[in-house]
Amino acid sequence: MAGGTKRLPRAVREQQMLDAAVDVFSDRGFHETSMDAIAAKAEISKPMLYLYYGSKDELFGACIQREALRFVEALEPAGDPNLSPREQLRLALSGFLGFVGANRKSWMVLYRQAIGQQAFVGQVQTSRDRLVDLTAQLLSSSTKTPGEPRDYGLMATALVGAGEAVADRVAGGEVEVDVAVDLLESLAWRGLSGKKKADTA
Amino acid sequence: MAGGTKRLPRAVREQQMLDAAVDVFSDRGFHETSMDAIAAKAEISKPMLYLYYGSKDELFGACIQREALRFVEALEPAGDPNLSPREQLRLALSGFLGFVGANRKSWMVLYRQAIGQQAFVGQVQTSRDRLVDLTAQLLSSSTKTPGEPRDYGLMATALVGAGEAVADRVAGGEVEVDVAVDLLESLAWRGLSGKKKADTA
Amino acid sequence: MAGGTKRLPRAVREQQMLDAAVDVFSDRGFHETSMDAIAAKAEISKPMLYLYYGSKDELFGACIQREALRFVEALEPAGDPNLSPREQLRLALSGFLGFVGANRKSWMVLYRQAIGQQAFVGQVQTSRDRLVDLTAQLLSSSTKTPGEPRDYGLMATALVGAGEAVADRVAGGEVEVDVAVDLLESLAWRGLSGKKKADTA
Amino acid sequence: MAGGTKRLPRAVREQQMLDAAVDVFSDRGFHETSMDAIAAKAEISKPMLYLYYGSKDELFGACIQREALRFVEALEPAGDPNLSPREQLRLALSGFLGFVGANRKSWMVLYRQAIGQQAFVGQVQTSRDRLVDLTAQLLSSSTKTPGEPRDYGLMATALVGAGEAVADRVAGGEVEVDVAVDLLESLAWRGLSGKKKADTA
DNA sequence: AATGAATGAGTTTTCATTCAT
DNA sequence: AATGAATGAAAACTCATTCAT
Repeated sequence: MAGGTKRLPRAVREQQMLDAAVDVFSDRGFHETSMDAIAAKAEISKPMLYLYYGSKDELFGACIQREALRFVEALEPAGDPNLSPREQLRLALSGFLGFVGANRKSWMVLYRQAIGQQAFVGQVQTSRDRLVDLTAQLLSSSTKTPGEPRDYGLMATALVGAGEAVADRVAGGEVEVDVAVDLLESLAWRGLSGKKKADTA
Repeated sequence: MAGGTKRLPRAVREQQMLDAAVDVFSDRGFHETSMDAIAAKAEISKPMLYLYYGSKDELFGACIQREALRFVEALEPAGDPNLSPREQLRLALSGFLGFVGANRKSWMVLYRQAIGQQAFVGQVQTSRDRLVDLTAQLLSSSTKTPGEPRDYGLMATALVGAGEAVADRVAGGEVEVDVAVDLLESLAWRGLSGKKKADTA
Repeated sequence: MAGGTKRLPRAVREQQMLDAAVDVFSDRGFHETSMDAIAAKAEISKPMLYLYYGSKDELFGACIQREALRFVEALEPAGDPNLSPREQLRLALSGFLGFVGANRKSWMVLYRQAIGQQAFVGQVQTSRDRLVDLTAQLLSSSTKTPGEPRDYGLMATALVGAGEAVADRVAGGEVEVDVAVDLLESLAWRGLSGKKKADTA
Repeated sequence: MAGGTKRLPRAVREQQMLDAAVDVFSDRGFHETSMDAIAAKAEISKPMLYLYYGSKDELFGACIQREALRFVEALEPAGDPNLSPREQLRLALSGFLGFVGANRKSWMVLYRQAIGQQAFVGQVQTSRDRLVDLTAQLLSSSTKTPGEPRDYGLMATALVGAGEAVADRVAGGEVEVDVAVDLLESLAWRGLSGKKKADTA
């Protein structure tokens, strides 16, 4: 009736399903979401979900994968080697937070849901690690004294954690992307002592 | 007969149940945990659980509450007004991370599980906000130039987020508490520029 | 309402469930039988079935086990070592066929259903083998010239097969138990040449 | 493109499908077999199956029919009226058991699967009855004293049952066709008393 | 002639939750 | 105070079957 029973090519249906899944998963959480609910949202039948994704777990996994990829894409501009570390960081921050601001559901699926599902911790960690590694590289290239990578790793973890916490506020609509970018940049370069600069701004 | 139907005072039973619940919840996750499993772990019957806690949700809520309280208690020493902000921060960090290191299950229930259960996000946010507020106060008292509280709020959020990310590594056994405390302290006071100093130490 | 929600001791419920299960399985076949149907027949809820028997397969297995045991019990009188082989055979035949005549459902579950369910072939074979072994022993003790047991084994298989085919007619109500016993006894001792005797009778 | 959408004449396709169906049915059993599996095995699409056979039940029915027919064909040589009853029986036995030995899947579909599917019991009984009738005729023509056909009927049932049980061992690869033929022939003509003779041979 | 796409209907199984004792 | 017995409700998953092309 509404929208209808059209025969869509595989690729299209796949996205349609993932869209619906991300939507419902982010709203209700992994376990509170039934396959029925996702099917209804996608306006298809449940067997289609199983035909395309095999199981609820695999479907959720596919959601994580796709959303994580989108995140990575949002960070790509920051990878330009012609930029200064400072510029790279700024691009990365605004890419990341901008994406979160524009795709709250993606964020919630990844950060709030996936993290708590034992079965997917690995997958999430992998994505997160990529982020941490990128940050660590950035840090490493911005400092004259190289230092061992391990130090940078933990520091990067901390920065990413800070970013995630702020992102959560951004996703909640409590904070503007710009403000958040400024703050994190400042924190990164100067720590609390940098506060004054922020005041000035 | 075998194993025993001890009549325990209410308070003891309550703790016994919460211990079991936290244990199983942290191991398997909220939804994967059945009331049966908790009852079995606590070595009592299921009706007892219901008698004391009414429902699975309420039981989980009680877990969150108790664990959050323990976190706050771990931070109390940092509240001594005779200490310098710097000392306060250090005490807070080592209190927090030390507790996480010693109580990984508590951490996992709160951070990994509760965060993902829509029904409990509020409760978690409340605890987290308390932490952020404490941090914000600390920041505020440590800076001559006061600045508006909002700025401190977001900065505190970021720091707490950094702390959580690092705490997660501590809980995973990948990082030593001491190292983590040093790193966060350094990040807080000097940002990345402080790195060199940390290396020297 | 009808029959009611009484609290029955475990052992009683177990039999009640098996009775219902054998009944429905024999009527509709293993796969056509839903756990719902069995629960309804037993006038209990489905979860009880699972609580007691774990799964549909295990429940079916328990049916087979119980019914096979009943068969063996029906054959016990034939085991009396004071009897002549001839008397033993006659007792065994009338025990077996008499039981089939009186318990058609047992027979159908074992012979018609279990045999076709890949997962239970083993269990059925085991029971059947016991029957074949008993028969082989009987044969062996009734012949002066011993001969190798293997020969008896196959012959016993054949006789049991003949017995099963006749039993199926008995279960179908097409043949009287007495007639069937006479025929098989005659076949066993004299083969077709013995026909004359039967004619005389 | 790859693999090919050959346009095959109807008759060929039909056999191709039945081959696949018998194969899978005998392997997995009627209910465990999905139309998908059969289509895959036959390397055609599911709609083709439905075009040719209408439904799973009809397809299974067609399998039974074809396999039963093949059994009957294997028995045809025994029908030669110039042969003595003894020779006829021997030919029938070796035809039957030989076929089972060479076509285990046919046997399993008919004996193990069809028998247990309520919906097909009738069809199986019909085939089996034909076999029993043939046997009864044979018996009748081999005895001087005619006797009522009923007696022969039950005796024939018993013999066929014995044959089936032995056939099952043959299908299982546990017994050689020749040995089985000898044993059944001996049983038929002499019953257990004939054993000695068999030993001598 | 042949099939990829799609689904209605049903099944097994699992829980949180509650009586009756 | 404590529990064995019992269930309503729902969720994941499968399959025979049919269109639209």
